[in-house]
Amino acid sequence: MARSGTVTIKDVAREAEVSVATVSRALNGHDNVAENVRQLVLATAQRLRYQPHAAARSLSSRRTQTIGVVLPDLYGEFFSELIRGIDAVARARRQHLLVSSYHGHPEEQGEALRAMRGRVDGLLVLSPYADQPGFLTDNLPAGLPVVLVNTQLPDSDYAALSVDNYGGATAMVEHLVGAGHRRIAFICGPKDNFDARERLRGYRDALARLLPDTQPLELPGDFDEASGYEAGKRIVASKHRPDAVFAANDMMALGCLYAFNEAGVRVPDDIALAGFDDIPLARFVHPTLTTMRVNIAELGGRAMTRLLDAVDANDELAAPVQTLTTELIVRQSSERPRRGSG
Amino acid sequence: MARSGTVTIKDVAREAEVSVATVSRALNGHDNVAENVRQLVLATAQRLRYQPHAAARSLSSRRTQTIGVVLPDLYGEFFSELIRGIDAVARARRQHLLVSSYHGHPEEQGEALRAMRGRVDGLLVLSPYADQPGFLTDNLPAGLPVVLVNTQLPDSDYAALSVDNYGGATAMVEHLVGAGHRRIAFICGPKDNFDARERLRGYRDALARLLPDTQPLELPGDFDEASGYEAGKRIVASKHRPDAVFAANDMMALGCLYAFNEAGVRVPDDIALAGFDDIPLARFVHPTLTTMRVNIAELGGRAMTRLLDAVDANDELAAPVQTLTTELIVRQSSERPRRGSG
DNA sequence: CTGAAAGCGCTTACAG
DNA sequence: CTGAAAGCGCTTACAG
Repeated sequence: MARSGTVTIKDVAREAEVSVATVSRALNGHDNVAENVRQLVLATAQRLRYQPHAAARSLSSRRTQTIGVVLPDLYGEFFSELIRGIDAVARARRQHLLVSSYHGHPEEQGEALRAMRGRVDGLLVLSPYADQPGFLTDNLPAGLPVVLVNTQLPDSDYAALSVDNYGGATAMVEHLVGAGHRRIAFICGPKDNFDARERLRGYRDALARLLPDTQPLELPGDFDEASGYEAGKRIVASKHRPDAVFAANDMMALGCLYAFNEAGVRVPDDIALAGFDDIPLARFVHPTLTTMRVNIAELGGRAMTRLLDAVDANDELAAPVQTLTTELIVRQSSERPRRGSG
Repeated sequence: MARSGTVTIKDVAREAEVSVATVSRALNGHDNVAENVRQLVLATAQRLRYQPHAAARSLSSRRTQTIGVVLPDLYGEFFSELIRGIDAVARARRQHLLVSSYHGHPEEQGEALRAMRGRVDGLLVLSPYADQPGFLTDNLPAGLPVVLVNTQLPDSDYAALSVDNYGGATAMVEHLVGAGHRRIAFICGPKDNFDARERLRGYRDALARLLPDTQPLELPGDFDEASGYEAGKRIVASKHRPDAVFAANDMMALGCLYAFNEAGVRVPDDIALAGFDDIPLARFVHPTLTTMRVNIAELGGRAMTRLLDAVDANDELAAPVQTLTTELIVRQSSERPRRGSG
């Protein structure tokens, strides 16, 4: 009757001459099974190579042992690190990971979220782009614990864990000002990206506070290397050149660096340069890049831990937004310039 | 009766005043439903925000719309790229992705494979380290289509897709010899890693063929940067220094480069250097690194496509091992040296 | 075109 | 400590 090769709990029960209920109890470690019976069941299961069918188990137990991760993309350092942190915790707590990328398409994101019903016990959601109000509420399966990662939601009732982009950006400006720079340009990230907006806000606030006589000097960018390169070319060509450039992320800082190299503008001698993220490349370029380290793996790990704790406790997740601090990494690109003057 | 917030197919049936069978048919696009009934069901489902329960659906339909990916790790460029290629195909074909890393622990790998029963429709498996004979057969859920990715199995009956490491390594040696190098050292990868062994084999064979009078010059390594650095220091200290170094992967080539830089050995003027993989860093270091590009995303995408085709066709996967060719990328680190002699 | 019913493979009160 | 039975939420022959 059973399809060849597929052995079910019934087969084990028949072989061990007990009921399926007893097999289930024995295999799940319940204590209301006689020890000799348990041994027999375990041995039989092993002999038949029985493996419980996950869908069946999920359906009746209402647990999937799986966490869903819905994110914009799987490409690149950031997501790789994030997944790594999530994975470490998942393994330690014996959870599976269902990943789903939506590549910036809100419809796909909504679909991905809805499709999680019956697949996962909880959800980690990244939505770095501005969301329609009610988007999550509309699409999240009811009753599924969620932790938002690096995702800003107005008036949200969701638990969230985010990088302290604002604090990191102000700290970077403080560092540059401390190194003697007075004209600090900023290369922005995408306008609809929350991380980018927070970093810009930090730049502006710190600048207004530390150098109240200076005008902010902002160049457009989109987090990609190419946009940093463009910004770099514009800076090189500008008449009143800044003495420091703070890029909203490392990739743009690198693009900017190429533009400087091309133009023979020396870093840090002619101009200081700083990024944000501390991608591995930052230590390898010449000069090495000053940046603000974001421990992405820790971000993922902490979010996962918080989510699993809620799942295990069958608890409501408290709403507060927790924050992950960043760390200033000073490298060659912002070394105090050997100036003629000042 | 139903837990608050969770709406099932029964609720939709009741609201639409049809049977659950009809709701199921309408929602799944079967054609044996009157058009007006279908409309009513669809509207009702939407109004109630009904979302099918994946586990229940899987249990009765025997389809999960999910592919499992079991790999040694989720860390780093290789897996990031691989997953990216897999994900692109998964999205296009509306499949979910269940990822599982086993971090080199065979027991965990076996567990991960077994736990896939009832969770996935097919499996992509990476096992770059030498496996016990029968390991996969022992642990793979019966009847689940599998494609092995970059995994060598003796006498395997599984479909597989692998990088042509051997061909890539011979091509690299040909390039170095063509550039005039006569004493070419090789930094090995881990002894139990199949990619590494194939690259070593390619190095040896090409050397024997092109420079039959030369002895191979092999240094130990483990694919990590640090081991490349150690090898580089040994090369610098050696009395009869090679004129080219071929590292079994880029990370070791970079480590080697640091050792050379430290010692004041210039690349490519004093010694040529080449790696394997074409990681992003290879374009960014100075000098830029000659390497053998492996299109990892394509590897993942092709494996996924092959697997899904088999799942869709309900087909047995044919066993042949397919191969992905590599591409020689010549950069500064192997430019023809400006020698005094020769 | 539609519904009642069986069944997917488990878990878990309920009785004993 | 154990088993019979209900139930998880679907899909799908089977009848009509």
